[in-house]
Amino acid sequence: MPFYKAFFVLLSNLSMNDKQPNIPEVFLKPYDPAQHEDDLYAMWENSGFFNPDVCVEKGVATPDAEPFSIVLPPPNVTGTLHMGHAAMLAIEDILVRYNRMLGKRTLWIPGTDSAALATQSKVEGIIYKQEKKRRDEIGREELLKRIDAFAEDSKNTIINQTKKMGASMDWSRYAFTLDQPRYKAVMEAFIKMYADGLIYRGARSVNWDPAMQTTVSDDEMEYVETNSPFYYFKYGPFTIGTVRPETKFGDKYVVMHPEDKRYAQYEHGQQIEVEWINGPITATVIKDEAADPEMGTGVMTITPWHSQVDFEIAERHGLEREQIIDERGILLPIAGEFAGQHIKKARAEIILKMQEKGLIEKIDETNVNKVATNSRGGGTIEPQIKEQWFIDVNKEFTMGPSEIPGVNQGDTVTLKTLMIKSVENNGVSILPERFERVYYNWINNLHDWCISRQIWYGHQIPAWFKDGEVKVQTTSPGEGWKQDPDTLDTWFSSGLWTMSTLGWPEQTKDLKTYHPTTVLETGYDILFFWVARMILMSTYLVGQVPFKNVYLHGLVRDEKGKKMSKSLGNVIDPLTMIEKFGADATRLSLVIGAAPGNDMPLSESKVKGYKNFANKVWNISRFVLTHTIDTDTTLPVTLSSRDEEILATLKTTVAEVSAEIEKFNLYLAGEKAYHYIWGELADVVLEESKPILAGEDMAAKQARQKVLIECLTTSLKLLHPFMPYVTEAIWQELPKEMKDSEMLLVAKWPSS
RNA sequence: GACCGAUUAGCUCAGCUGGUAGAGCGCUACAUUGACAUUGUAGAGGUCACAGGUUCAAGUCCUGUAUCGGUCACCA
Repeated sequence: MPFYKAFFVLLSNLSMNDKQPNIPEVFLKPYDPAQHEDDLYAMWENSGFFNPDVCVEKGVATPDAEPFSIVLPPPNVTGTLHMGHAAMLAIEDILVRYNRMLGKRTLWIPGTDSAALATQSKVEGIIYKQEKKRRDEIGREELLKRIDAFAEDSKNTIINQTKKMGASMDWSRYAFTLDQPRYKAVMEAFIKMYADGLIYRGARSVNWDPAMQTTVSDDEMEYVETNSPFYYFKYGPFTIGTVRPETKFGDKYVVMHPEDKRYAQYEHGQQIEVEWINGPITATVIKDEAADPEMGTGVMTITPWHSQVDFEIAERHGLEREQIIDERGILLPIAGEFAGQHIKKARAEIILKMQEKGLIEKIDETNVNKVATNSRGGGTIEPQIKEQWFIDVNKEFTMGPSEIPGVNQGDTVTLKTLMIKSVENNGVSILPERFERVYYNWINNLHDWCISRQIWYGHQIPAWFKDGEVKVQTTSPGEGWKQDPDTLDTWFSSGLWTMSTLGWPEQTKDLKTYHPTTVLETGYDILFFWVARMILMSTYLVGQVPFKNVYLHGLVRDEKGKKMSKSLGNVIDPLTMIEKFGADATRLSLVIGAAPGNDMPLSESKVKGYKNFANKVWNISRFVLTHTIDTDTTLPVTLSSRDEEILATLKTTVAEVSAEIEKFNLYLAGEKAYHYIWGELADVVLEESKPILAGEDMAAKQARQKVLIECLTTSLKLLHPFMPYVTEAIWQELPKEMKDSEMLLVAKWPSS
C-alpha cells in the first residue's frame, strides 16, 4: 500500500472509531474480497444448502417445492478455468441462487469431462517428450493408468477454480464422464441402440487423423486456409485438376455432369485408354451430378478411398475402390515406385515424374484451399474407408412412451425427427431464438454419426468379435472372443449427461424429480456437438427432452471485440481478475452487457468498475448500520408519504429484476439492480436521509431508519445472485433482528 | 454457395410487441478529510449505415443496397 493511502486509512480509522464505536469493525475498511471469499464459500459449502435434499431437510424448501435443475457443462478434467467457463458459471449460479432463494428444490450438478481425444493426446505428448515412447510401446493398460493419474491430478485444479467463482453446486453429486455410474449409462445406451438397429457397423469414409491414429467426427474438423498449388493434369482427352496428386494413382473413373454439353460425346460407362502416372490404364466415364460444370474443367477423377464425396459417387454407381495411402500416410504398392514414401515427401517427386511424362498442363501456385485438420490437437485429416460404428439418424423406428410435445407413443420416427420436433413444438426452447433456425439447418444436413474412436482413453465399445461374428454386450461372451479395441466418441457419453448425472439407467428419485432439467446453459459454439446430441439421446432413451430451456452465451472477447488468444496477448485470466478485483466484480462484468447469444466484450477496467460497485454496496451498508444500529427497529412507526414512495420504488425494482431473471435477461436484471442501488438508493435515498437522521424529529427518524433497513436487506437479496460474496459478507454482519435467515444464501427472495 | 447476424455517443454495447434516444468506460468543469480518496454534482457528444415503403407516428415493421462478421457446405 502506498504511503499516502495508508495514511488515509489510518486517518479514517481514527475518526471512525471515535464516531461509530458500535458498528462491526470490519466495515471500517474498504471491502477486500480476498479477505472474505474463501471463508464464505466454505461456510456455504459446509452448510449443505447447495444440496436440495438438505434444503428440504432444514425447511428452506418444502418437500413438494417445484424443482429447478441445471447440469454443468463439464469442463475438461485436465483444463484450467478460462473466461468462457467463468461466464458460464456466473450465469448459471445467478439462475441457481435466484431459484434457491425462491424456495425451489434447486439442484446444480457439477462434473468434469474426460475430453478423451484431447486428454490422451496431451498425455501421449508428455510421455513422448520425456521418454521418447509412443503409445504402442507403452501399451493400453499402462497408458490408461498414466492418463487416469494425470486426470486425477489436474481434476482438483478445475474444481477449485470453479469454487473460486462462487458456484453453488452440489458437490455431493459430482460426476465424471468416465466414472462407474456414467459407464453404466453409456453401456445401456449403446446396447439398446444396437438392439434397435440404430447403431450399425459399416465401412464408410471416415475422417482419419494419421497423426493421432484415430477417426474424428465431422464436427471436430477444423478447416485451415492453406496455400496449396492446384495442378491440371492431362488425363486422356480430359484435363483434371487436383491439389492432391499423391492420391491419384488408382484413379480409373472420370466423372462429369450428365448435362455438361462439352462432354456430351462421352457416354456413361464408356471406356477410354489413358496414359497415367505409372503407365496406361483403362478409365471409365461416369456421369454424375456431383461434378460441378463450373469448377475447373468440369471433369474430375475420383479416389473413393480417400475422399468422402468420391466415396458417395462410388457408392451410387457401384464402383471399385482401392486404398492408396495407409493409416500412417504411407503410399501403398499401387503407387509403384513411390510405394513406401510418406505422402508429404512423395508429392514433389510425383509432380516431377508427371512433368517428365508431359502430363501436366499447368500449375496454379496461388490456389488457396481449406485443409481439414483435427481440431483436437491432431494433424491433417486423411479420409479413409474404415469399419466403424455409426448411429443411423434416418432409420425409422416406433416411438416408445413419450412426453415429448408432438410425439406420441407408437409414432414412426427417426432420430432426426425427434430432434426437430423437440424444438419445433417448444419442448425445448432455445434462447436466443434465432439459433433454432440454425439448429434445424444443421439437423437437415446431418449425416450418420461416427461414434468409434481409435484411442484408448474413453468408454471401450461393448462389442466382441470371433470368426466374423459380432456380439454386443458388456462382458466377454466366452473363449476366443476379442473386444473391439475402439472407444466411443466423447460426445456419446456427453449426450447422456442430463440423465446419467441423475442416475439413469436406474430409475432414481433424482431422475424423476429433476429430469427434464430446467435449463441448459452453454456456449453457442457447442450447440451441435452437445446440445443436439443430448436431445437425440434423451428423447430416444427416456422419451423426454433433456432440458426445457437452452440459454446460449457468446464468446468472451476483449474490449475491442477481438477473440482472446495467447498469440494476441489479450487473454484476461479469470483467476487474476478474482485476485485483483474479487469474484463478484468478475461475475458482474461477465453478465451485464451480455445478451444471450451475443459475444461479450470484457476489459479489465470493466471488472474494476464493478469492484467499485462492490465497495459501494459495502459503504451503503456501513452508512445504514451506523445510523440504525443503536435503534430498536421493532417499534411501530408511521411512514411519511416519501417513506412510502421509497418503499414503492424498491418494490418496483424487485418486480423488474425478478421479471428479467425469469426471462433469462440476466444482463438487464443485473443492470437494473445495479442502477437502483447506486443511482437511487445511494445517490438519492441515502443523501436525502442524512438530515432526517441527524434531525430532531424522532418519529420521522425512526420511520426512515426502518425504511433504510428494508432497502438495505432487500437490495442485498436482489444483488445476491449476482454478487454473492459481498452481499453475504455484509449479511453476516447484520444484527439478527434485521434478517429472516442466518445465511443470505437461503434467505427468501423479496416479494414484489 | 446456403443460412444467421451486425451497422445507434470517441470506444464497447443496451433499446421487449412502433409514441420526441440510453448505460458503462472515456472526455470537460466544479466540489470533496464527506457512508464511499474505489466519491459526488453538472455537462459536452448521436440527421440511430444508406435508399425507398407502411403508418397520425419508424433505431423499432417491410423491401432493396452497401460494408463487416459468424456458421455450415464445397474445394476433383
